[in-house]
Amino acid sequence: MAENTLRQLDMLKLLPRYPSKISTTQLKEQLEALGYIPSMRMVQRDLEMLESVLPLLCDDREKPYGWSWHKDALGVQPAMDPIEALTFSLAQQYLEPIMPGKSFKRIKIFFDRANSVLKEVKRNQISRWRNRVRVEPQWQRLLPANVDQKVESVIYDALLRKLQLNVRYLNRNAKSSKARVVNPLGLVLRGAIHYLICTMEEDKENPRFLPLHRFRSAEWNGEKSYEPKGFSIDKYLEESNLGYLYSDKPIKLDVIFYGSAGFHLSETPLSEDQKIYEDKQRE
Amino acid sequence: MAENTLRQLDMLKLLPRYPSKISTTQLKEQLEALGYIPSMRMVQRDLEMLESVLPLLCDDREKPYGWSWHKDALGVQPAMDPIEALTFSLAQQYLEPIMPGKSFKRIKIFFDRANSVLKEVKRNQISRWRNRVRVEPQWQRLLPANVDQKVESVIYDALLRKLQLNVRYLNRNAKSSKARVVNPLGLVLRGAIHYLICTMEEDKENPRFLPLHRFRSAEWNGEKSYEPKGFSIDKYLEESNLGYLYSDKPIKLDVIFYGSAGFHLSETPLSEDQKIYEDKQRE
DNA sequence: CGGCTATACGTCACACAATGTCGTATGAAG
DNA sequence: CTTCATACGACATTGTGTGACGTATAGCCG
Repeated sequence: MAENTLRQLDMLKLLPRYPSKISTTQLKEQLEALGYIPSMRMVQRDLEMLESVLPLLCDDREKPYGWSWHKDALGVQPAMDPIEALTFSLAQQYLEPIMPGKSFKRIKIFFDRANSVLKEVKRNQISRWRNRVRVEPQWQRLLPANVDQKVESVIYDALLRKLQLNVRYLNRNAKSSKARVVNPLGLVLRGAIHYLICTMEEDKENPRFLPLHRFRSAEWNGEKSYEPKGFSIDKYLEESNLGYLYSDKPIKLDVIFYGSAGFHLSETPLSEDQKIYEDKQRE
Repeated sequence: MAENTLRQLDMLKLLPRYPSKISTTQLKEQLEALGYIPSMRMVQRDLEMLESVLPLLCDDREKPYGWSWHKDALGVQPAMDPIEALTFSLAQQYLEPIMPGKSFKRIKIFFDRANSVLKEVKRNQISRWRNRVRVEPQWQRLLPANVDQKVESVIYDALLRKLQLNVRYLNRNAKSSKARVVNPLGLVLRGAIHYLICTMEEDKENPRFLPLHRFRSAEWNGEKSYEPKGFSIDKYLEESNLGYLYSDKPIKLDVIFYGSAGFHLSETPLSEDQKIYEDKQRE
């Protein structure tokens, strides 16, 4: 019973968000895969109907029309209670300063919803709460390094498609950039700096990490990227000092603090098995 | 036309996620506020029908039944394309290590969805991409301080409801905790440590910040919390050294680095107007 | 350009499903 | 115990979702 409602709900789940789109034909196929047997006409009718009540877009410039949700539509979601909204708002405060801006924009819509819920509950305890809790950055923030947009997108693309690149790279302390041939292997995002893991063509087996912002140019040279046998980005991170914080291997560390310089470690330990004792000898 | 579908969509938007619930009667009222004129019977029928096809819960232990979405239901969302899923997965990698675990759990479901999308696109370029990008913690992570669960929830509650508290607080370096009467004013989350901003009853006008984990006990003493006139948490953060990283006021900072110790600042500056020059005299 | 195919869309008739109404059952409240 | 509120079964009625068909339009190919 109520086949129509059910079918329409499933259609909504199949529609992508804006820059993407799905044609009526594809939609029909997908629905058939879900066990429906909708006529072409029915799919069209459903879409029209849903469009009239939900933020859907129809690209009717070419014939199999392309349907999608509006770019910042969230679909039909459970009502967000203030506590939940608060949690989201908190998450946003944590995330925004550390995530690359471009990426953050894509998920910002989810936080926007939380904020609009919070706005509505004016005169409520919750809004007081929000006004009393702050997320404080724990460390000084550095401004993101200046990465050439085009270089960045070429490198991302090369990583995705396993392409070899001709680049110009500026060595630290060097005055001018040098031409290089590199095989991209991976990308590590560490705070304000993003590193490309790659090998140089003249030293194919030894990956290194290079900050993206030191690349002056990058373009595909037509070759496929070479990858050392058995390369794993996690293994590399463990081995290189780039990943000393990342490794799963335990590090044995002895430190001597004078006075109470290390006091905070008694409250927020470095590890579960940390031990602290007084060093009488040295006092 | 299609009043039923439209109404049911709106009902779905009105239903909260699990721990919360909404009664059929409330639901009817809310729908009326939206311009529908549903009979009681109709509301019940719609809910039954939706329950049969969506993860809804019905609490029928007492008479106005309480309806809700299943605790980790996400409603009806636009299909997530792999790029979007990737962005979410990235956000998760950023967020998880720094956000309080309890809060993070609440929003984890959104990331779970992204991850399941990524899993499905096996054998695809996207999964390769995911396997090639890592978020690396920029600084050593400290374990969260051990905060008494009960103390924490009492303090949160007191903040929300403006209550004065009797607490036992352990001073730094002290052997045993002392009884205090505090007026909670705000909460600041800084990395692994969470601070309560409050005034002591014996010094009502001077707020201080105390790490939550040093509270041994806390309970409401029946009084309302006192708040200094014109208190603002942001102003306090600016003035106290708790918030030196938070203030909007510019800080003038001169630093001398030896060798290339400060080299990274040339690539990721502290501020937009940072200037670097060689100090010939000292070399 | 003409014919072919795929898709969109208007219309209409029919059947079934959504709805209003009523009666009864059940639990909560007073 | 009574009263009220809510849940739920049943049934008649109407409305609307659906299939079928025809037409219009755009893209594609020879």
